[in-house]
Amino acid sequence: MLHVDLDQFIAAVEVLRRPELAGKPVIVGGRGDPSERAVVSTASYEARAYGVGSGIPLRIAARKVPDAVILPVDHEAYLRESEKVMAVLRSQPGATVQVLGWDEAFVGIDSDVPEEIARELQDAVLAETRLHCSIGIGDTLVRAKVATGFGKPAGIFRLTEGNWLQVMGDRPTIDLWGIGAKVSRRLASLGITTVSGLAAANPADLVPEFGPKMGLWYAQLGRGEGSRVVDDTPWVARGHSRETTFQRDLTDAADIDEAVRVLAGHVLGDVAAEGRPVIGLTLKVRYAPFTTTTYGRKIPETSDPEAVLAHAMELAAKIEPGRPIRLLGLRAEMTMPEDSRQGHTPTRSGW
DNA sequence: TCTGGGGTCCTAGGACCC
DNA sequence: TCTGGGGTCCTAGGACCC
Repeated sequence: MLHVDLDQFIAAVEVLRRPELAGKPVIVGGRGDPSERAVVSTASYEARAYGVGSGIPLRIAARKVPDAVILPVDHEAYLRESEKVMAVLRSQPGATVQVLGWDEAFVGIDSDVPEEIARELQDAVLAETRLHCSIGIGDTLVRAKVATGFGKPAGIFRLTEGNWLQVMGDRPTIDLWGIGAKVSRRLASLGITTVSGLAAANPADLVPEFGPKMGLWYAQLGRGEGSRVVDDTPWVARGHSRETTFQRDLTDAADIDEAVRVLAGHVLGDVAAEGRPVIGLTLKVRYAPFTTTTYGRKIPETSDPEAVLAHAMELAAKIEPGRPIRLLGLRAEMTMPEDSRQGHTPTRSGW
């Protein structure tokens, strides 16, 4: 199977509609104002050369790259381009496409010459959208996904059972898809620092630390094993959430109340568009500077906005008075359609 | 003034039931 | 009386991904 990943996707889309930005350090984030609380969504390769990447505060990014062009995030534009790319992938004969996000997808195609197929895909995407992509080829989803990183930019790389350890064995566990900073540290505390170390680990030794599912999964991940099936089951959202970081921390009770009301309005709009009833609510509160707490509860199934709002306000009543608040988020969980399979998710698609 | 926004899933622990 | 064992449901918290 193949894993297709667009190169510097968001920055590339911006350059497409403003050709004069080609070759310049472009940073996209927030509302494009580096004086605001926001982070970088994507930086062009020129900006990355200064050490700017996704997730770093926009303010810091602007300081590192004084002559950067800083642009606001434009979701609609990226979604439109993304749909064009996915359409190209789906148009390939015999292709099964599992979308992982705006800028990446697994493509299942049977072929004895996958590199040729990959090259054709790259050409087709480029011809239709003027966007470059990198492609990983693998015998499992995990290996294909990890392989893409070695193909960037605009290249192709293959990882299989045969070369997995040779290529990945000496790398740190955090390079694996699904292992982040926290888990890699916990693995290190067990004496496991490299992919080959994880591959050799006895799954039973990981279970006490990570639990029955994650323990077994991490051991598998170390060997690059996992699903070999590209699943194109349409994705059905389990819930919708909205959150806001306030430019100035909120302390006034009336302001906080109003902010929850506004969030609820947005979430209700998203939920109404789905037409499925709400069955749970979670209110996320970041007390300044970075202590995050959640208050949640199941609610009786309802499609009545007033009822949902009333439950949201009940949760809001749990907010500790007087503590400055930096972020509020509200998530609504919906009923799932009867016939929907447990779909694959970006994070867990290797399961 | 350093820290977005939208998602999913797993785990632990308490409540409750038989 | 000094405390079973299995199961489910719920909430809070954690981790990861794009």
